[in-house]
Amino acid sequence: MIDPKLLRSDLDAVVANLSRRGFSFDVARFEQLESRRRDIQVETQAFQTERNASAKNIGQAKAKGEDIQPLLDAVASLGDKLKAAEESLAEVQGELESMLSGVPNLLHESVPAGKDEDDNELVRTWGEPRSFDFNAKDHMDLGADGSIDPDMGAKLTGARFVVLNGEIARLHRALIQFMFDLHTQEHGYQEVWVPYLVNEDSLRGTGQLPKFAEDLFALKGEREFYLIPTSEVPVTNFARDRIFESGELPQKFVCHSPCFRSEAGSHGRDTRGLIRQHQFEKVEMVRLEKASDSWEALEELIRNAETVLQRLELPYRVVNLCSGDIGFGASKTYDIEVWLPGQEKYREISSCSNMTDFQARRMLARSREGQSKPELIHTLNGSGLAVGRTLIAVMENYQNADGSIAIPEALQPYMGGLEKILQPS
RNA sequence: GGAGAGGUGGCAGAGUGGUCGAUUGCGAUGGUCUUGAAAACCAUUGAACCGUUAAAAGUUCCGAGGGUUCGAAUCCCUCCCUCUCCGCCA
Repeated sequence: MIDPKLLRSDLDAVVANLSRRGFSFDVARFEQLESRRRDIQVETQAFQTERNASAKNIGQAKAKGEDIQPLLDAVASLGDKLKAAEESLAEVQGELESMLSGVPNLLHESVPAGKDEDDNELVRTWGEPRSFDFNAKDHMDLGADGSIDPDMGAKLTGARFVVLNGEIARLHRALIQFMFDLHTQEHGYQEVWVPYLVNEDSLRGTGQLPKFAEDLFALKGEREFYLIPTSEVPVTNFARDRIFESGELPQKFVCHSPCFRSEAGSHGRDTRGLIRQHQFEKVEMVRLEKASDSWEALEELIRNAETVLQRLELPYRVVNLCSGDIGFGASKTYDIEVWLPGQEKYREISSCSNMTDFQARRMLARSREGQSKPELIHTLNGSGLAVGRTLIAVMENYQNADGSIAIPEALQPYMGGLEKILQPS
């Protein structure tokens, strides 16, 4: 949620910023709601003041043994008036709330203008796409021996689910361990393990609800739990309803979890292979930062994610998402796109965002220096990396003409020293 | 699943339906004293909203949501969470 005070004090700037996303803010409706809110709130509080005062008087009169009936008569109608006022206040506040919760975050000035992913700004590239002296296969062909089994996934569950077997399943697991060790031992992140089911409050805190409910898997039954779409949700919500004292920030977490996404609205896209699954693994970095430190933290975060690919010697590029492509809650996002020989394309493998105070405001996550007033913190998150897509990248970039796959040096310790897998028998 | 006990400010822990946003202790911050520190003493010390140049004043919040009442931390209902014992279980 953006700062409602900013909407009152500097509406034009907010509207201009939002229009860069192509979001048109209904100024007339907002101002109408806001002025109604103010009138009703003043009225309600006046009634409350009156109620408090009269209740106090009655109490004192009663204590002295006086006749309180006249006092009771005097406030007879107050209750109904107050109740009506409180109800309409709740109503107008609810309308404002739902209006504001649909407003995306303000963009950082460095976010390039643009309509879609074609307008993203290239920040840097690393490594050279390898040239093959044979026809490079994609990961599905490489795993066609049953290592990657979409039919079994479909049988067990449905479309966009998959079973991994043998050495490929092990490689998948090795990637997770490798990423964890890198981020904890070299980048200073604290390893955490979290629930994969969360409540509504947590999803509200990070912004998936109320607007993006259709992207989530929800549990049936008496409890309203949701499967997490990313461990950003539980980990960032550590900060919900908290005030961090000076010295407690920054906090840097790394977490691995399965991620569950309904992929509503992406029918027909990336139907082949592991690119877009309903269930995938992700190693996620989450940072809780003082507001003044968050932009520097974003640069470090993206470098931390890039290091994974550098160690795996996978070519990639970094792009600065344009105003039309950036996510709802982010103020600025860098994507890392890894080279996939099977598609001869760079494909997203990590997304690192500074959410500024957007999530913190919803969560009431604050920090305090000494005795000063609490201020909202900034939250950041970035994949480090999406494991399934990293698996694809390793398979496709390290493939040999005979269909076997070399293991990147950095991963060999995690593969029991194996240098090659899927060797033809 | 069964039985019981609880959820109050950073922490601990009081609170007969009425001067209770809440006694007290600890902690923290400032001050007195001291060469300095400790101790002692004094003072300050929750958050959100609204509002203001800044204040003040005002409203709300005692797990959450409803209800009763002129008035609710206190009474009633529903839900959530924690703890103890029993049962079952990875």
